Amino acid sequence: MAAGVTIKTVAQAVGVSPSTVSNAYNKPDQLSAALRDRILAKAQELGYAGPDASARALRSGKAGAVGVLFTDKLAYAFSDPYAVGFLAGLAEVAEEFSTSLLLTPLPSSDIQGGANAVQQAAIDAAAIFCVTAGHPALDILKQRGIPTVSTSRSEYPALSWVAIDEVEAAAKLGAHLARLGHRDLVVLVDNTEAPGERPIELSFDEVGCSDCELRIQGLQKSLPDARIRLVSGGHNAFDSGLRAAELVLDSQDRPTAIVGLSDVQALGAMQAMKTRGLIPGRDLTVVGFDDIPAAQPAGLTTIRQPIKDKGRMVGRVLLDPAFTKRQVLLPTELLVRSSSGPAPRN
Amino acid sequence: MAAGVTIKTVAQAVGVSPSTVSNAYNKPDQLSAALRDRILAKAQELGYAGPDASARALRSGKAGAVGVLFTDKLAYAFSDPYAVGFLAGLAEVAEEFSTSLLLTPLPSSDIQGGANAVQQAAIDAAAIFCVTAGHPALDILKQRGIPTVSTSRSEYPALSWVAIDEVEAAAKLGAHLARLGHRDLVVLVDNTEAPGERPIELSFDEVGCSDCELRIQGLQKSLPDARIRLVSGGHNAFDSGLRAAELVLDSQDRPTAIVGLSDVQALGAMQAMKTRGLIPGRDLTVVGFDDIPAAQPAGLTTIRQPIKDKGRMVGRVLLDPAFTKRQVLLPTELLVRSSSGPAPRN
DNA sequence: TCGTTTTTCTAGAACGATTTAGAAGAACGA
DNA sequence: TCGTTCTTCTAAATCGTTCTAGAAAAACGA
Repeated sequence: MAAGVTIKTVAQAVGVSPSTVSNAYNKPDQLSAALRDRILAKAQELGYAGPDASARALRSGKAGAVGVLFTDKLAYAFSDPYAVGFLAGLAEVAEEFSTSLLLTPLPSSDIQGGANAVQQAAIDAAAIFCVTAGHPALDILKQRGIPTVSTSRSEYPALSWVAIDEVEAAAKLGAHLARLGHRDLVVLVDNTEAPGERPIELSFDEVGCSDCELRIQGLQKSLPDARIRLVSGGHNAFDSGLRAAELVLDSQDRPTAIVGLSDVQALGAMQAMKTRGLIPGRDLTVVGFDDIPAAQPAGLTTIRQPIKDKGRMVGRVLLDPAFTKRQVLLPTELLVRSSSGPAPRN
Repeated sequence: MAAGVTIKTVAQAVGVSPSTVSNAYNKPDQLSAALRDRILAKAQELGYAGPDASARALRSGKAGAVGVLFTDKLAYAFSDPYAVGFLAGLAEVAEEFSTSLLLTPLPSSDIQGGANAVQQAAIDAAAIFCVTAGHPALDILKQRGIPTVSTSRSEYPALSWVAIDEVEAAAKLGAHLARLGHRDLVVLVDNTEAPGERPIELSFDEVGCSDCELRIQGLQKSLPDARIRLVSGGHNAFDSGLRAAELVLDSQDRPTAIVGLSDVQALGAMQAMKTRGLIPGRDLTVVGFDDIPAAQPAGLTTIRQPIKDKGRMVGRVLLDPAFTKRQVLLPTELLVRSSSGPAPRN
């Protein structure tokens, strides 16, 4: 708690120059071991807690942190195991570089506030996790000259990104459904705009997130003659999927397949079927996207994308000392499980 | 991308002093609107991105971030909806104070590394989420004079904390089981030490986390004549609970009730029962702890603690300008659902 | 022994802002 | 008209480091 103890105080107490104390902490081979021990002992005695983080950051130009920019409230961001997996991968690499992660939520209700947060953030680099294109925070990062990597290819084509081919991936899923004879789908879309107490049906141009748009395009491409409806139960979460599926299942006009644009939503849909005594893959087909850990035990057919690797790769690209623009496309894979089956003949 | 543009550059270009430029950003009412506009326009023109975060932090003594210290890898930390809920609450308050969250994992394998990370972190305050007592990072925080709040009462009794009465809460759960006639329990414990490919049985003094110890004490207190065994499937996660429960269910010596020390583990146990055709509450009782969102739809009997409020309260205590030691005890509540039922008579 | 290299340490200038105290001029009340 | 109060702006100090260049002393090679 000894306040006001700086590198200078210690230097004076030991009788050396501030630079030497600094070296004692940062470049141990620049001074004799004996002196170093003496300095460290004195520092301990005076209650000096080591070089101040902000001062060091200012002088050395390294903040020792990378920012992670999220759309909307943190709560929703983390409710998806996909986000957690990504973050885990990123954190792994960050740890290697002894760098921390600065979470910076960009509330959609307060654009200016989000921009300010980014402005004030002491970071060396930034990962854009799920930010709508054109957010002013992006301009600020650019102005500040902060290396930035997005997890989405479409939103910021000019930026560095680590992403998947959303259209191709969704097309694989669509082709699978096509082979099974499905021609009538409902797609569960997450929709930040509608707080979504009640699920709503969307038109194509009401879909907010451009990755979602791409996935829908992929489905359309591989199912050109199908009827595709879009329904949203709100934020990307289990409950939204549940609610949206309830609406669909209880309507007069059931599709033969439900496509969750994320696994959590698809799992919610499976839950809705379960409580209605419907068996996924037999009575109705449900498929998802991402292959989160819970997908396999649930028997959910889905598109696997290497989530953790995505995080790791973003970390590598960001923390690579020789940062340059890089664009990495990761592979995806269709995983067929029990939740998808042939469309009923009628 | 215009590098090297500082407040000074802008000041010179406009023909005012650096202080005025600073005021243009921070204290708009300290200068005429006309001049302010002129400064901001020139800044834009020169590609000045606004006051540098590190410099501002140094001079003003405010980093604009609170640290969140986690034991172990981030991945495990986030795999529990309990952690996510806490973080969401904390983030909500942080947002109010336009403060970011700096995630600082403290790898158990690299104590020194964790300590360094805390040393280097530019933070105004710190929340200790789940850190074993005596970690050197704590001493560093103390030395740096950084306000610190723990989410556990037991680990750092001298610190500020926002917590629940673990013993009392667990005793409520135990009393419920006692009323139902259970006298033979298995407790699922998370155990960071054992990487836990295979579940293992633990003795009481092998339990690492002191909150777990308290919960076990609470159970013992309310079930003085019961047999209580401890089993761990590894880290605190669904899969660990699943694996540990599999071991228990497939053994010759089944208990009448399984207590998950967290809901995720209890849900894993329910999954293990399901695949064996056993019905929770009828064939075997399963109870949990925390009341995460998934507990209710699963019908899991559990102890509710106000997770999000915990996060919010920690945030309030930390970001309150007049920080003093404060110790807040939050209420808990027993929620009886379908997963608990009477012990079979034999 | 003498020049050269290596080791060990230091002085002083950044880093990029904010803050305090105060100056110059405009507006005000009587 | 004169003293007083605002308003608007500035000079200079300061925050706590790290870095560059170089000095002094020690070790080295021949």
